[in-house]
Amino acid sequence: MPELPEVTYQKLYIDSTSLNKKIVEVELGADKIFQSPKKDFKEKLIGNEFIETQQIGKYLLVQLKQDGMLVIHFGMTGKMDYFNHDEVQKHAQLTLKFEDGSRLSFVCPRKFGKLFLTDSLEQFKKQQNLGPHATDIDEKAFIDLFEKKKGNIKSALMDQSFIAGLGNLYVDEMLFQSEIHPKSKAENLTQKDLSLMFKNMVEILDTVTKSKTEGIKIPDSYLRPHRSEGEDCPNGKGKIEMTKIGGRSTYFCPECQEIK
DNA sequence: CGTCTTGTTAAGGC
DNA sequence: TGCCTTAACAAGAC
Repeated sequence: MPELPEVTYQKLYIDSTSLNKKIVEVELGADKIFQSPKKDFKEKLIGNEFIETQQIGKYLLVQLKQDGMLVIHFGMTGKMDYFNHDEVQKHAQLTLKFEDGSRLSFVCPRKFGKLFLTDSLEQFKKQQNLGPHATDIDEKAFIDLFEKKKGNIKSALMDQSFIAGLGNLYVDEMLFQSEIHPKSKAENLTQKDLSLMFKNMVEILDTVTKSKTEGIKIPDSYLRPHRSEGEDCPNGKGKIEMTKIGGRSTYFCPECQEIK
């Protein structure tokens, strides 16, 4: 559940199930998940409550009533599970039992997720060297980011210290909709290219978030439903190709997307 | 069997 | 030095 829209969905999920409930039990999973000593998590969480949630990039920060924050990073396969029965999911890495008997698990089969304790959003942002949250900046701020950026555009957009929240799927989507080849050099993009990328980014993140939260289908004009080698490009011009950039599978249409 | 996957990071090449 | 690539982590889908 990893890129910005999916984390937003998890944020709303916690907001609608788990705020303002006293935590009475804490169960912890695999050591590698925990970025502070496990006993600190137990001590901090027990008797505490979730007050509100905040998001920066792919990180979800949960404000605790009695001081400090719990930070969740979902890795590739992490998600929250709120339930009222007795079967805790197999790969639960953190399970909280609330006073009313309900429970909340952080489930993470591949164990790429992480849990942190921190004092404030600002401190955490600095500590993790995170760029601005993708949907918090305006067009000018987005364009300004590129002033000193070099290298291929896909890697730039994936760089969380450059801009936080974009990942493999929606970077491919942004570049597809902007008709920019993923191997284009960041320094070769014009103001017009950057402006178009920004508008598409905002539109895509909004649409995908709504698809998660309101069940709206992702438009067929998006790359997303055709993101597979040899598929017809939704623009009807070419066939989707795959290449590797930064070790990640990168899908694009060679007819639509121009190398700059 | 093998290959693929929404993320991040270390290590090494050029 | 900066940019880029691979491999590693680990589980499950196909």
